[in-house]
Amino acid sequence: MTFTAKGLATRNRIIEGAATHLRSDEPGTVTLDDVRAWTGTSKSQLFHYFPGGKEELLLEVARYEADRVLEDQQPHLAALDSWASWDRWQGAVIARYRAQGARCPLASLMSQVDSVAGASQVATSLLNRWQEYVRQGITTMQAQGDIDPELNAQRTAAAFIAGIQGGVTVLRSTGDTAHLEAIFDLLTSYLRAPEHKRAA
Amino acid sequence: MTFTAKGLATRNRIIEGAATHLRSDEPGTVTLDDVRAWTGTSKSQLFHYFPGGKEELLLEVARYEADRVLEDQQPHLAALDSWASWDRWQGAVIARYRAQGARCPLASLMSQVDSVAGASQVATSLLNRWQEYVRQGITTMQAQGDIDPELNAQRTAAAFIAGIQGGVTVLRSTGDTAHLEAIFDLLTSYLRAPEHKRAA
DNA sequence: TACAAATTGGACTTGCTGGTCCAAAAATGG
DNA sequence: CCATTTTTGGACCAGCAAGTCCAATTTGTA
Repeated sequence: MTFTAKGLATRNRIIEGAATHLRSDEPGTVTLDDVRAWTGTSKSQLFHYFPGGKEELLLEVARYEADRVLEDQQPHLAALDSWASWDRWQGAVIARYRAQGARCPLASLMSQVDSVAGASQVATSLLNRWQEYVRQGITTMQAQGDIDPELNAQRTAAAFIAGIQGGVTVLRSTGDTAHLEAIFDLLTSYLRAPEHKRAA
Repeated sequence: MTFTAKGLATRNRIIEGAATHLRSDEPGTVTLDDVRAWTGTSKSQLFHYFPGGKEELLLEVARYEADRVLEDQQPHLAALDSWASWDRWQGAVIARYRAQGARCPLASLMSQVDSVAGASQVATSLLNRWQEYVRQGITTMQAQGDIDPELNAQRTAAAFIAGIQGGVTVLRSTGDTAHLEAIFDLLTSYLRAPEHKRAA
């Protein structure tokens, strides 16, 4: 159970190697033998470093990918303090998913992990962290007088997350970023509007 | 290849039975033996009515479920011609997904169908039909002077679809409809705003 | 009734895949 | 240099699930 430096290196090689190939190949059916081939390891190594078997391994890969999702949006996401920075962030998100195309490594992964608890926890954690960045950005802009202070930052940030998520989901089916761009434009346009009265 | 009335009845029984159970149970791993048990059929019947095997069967179930998604939103979706009707529609959507909880039968199905072409076609078709209803609703409201005629109906409808889709996706992870409600409120609020200038 | 076409039952095959196990090789540390 | 622990290789096992096949039964039709 205690790993040496060499052991940890192997473990990481497995996670990163699996992630890389899962990103490019069709992840519909990943087998442990696939992972073995990709990472040049043996069956015993797989179970040595991931006693929980396939499920634990895929969960680790999911965690790894979830972190990448946020990293790819930095440094923009952490400093949404001007309209220009919001634009750069939007550009980065759309560029990322356009490059990724119809493949969403994380979504594919999630569908394969049965450990409902673990999988949904990874997803929820990612969404929460993501949303918190956006909420922080909205609050900052409100403090600067750029956004109507009446706006519910928390709820609007939630809408952003849902919108982006939906744009990506549609992208996965259609291979087109049009929906993602449409919702993103609408959301930022909403933010810039001077008033946010909710009609009755 | 030619089916009699009895044959068609059996075929439908298989599709509907599978759909029903897929909606309630965990659809992570559906086997043909499961379907057999649910529908009281034999292996030969499954392959008799779905020569393409499991994949064809699941694709038919997916089509069936896709139709239900739209049906569940009627009659509201087809007559978005007043703010009251938009509210009723929103209520119906949220009620549907709240009742469904974290389970999205369609999404689960899609993840199991490898026939990428067929699966994404079912999804894309659903999204297109859905979006067209919304676009029609926006256009109608514009004609009545309730929505700014400058608004791009097509693009805004696309944003609606993405937003709803994202709310549902988040719901699947968190089990909470908060995001869906947040984005839906934001979208309708956007529609009701008198002006839709896009800031530069 | 008789014949053809369809429907149905279910045993059987086949291949794959997660997981186990043991022994060998390499580190580690005193 | 020896003992102990970690790391690695890969053969092997067991179960499952998709798909095949043939025969029995029912249905439709003349």
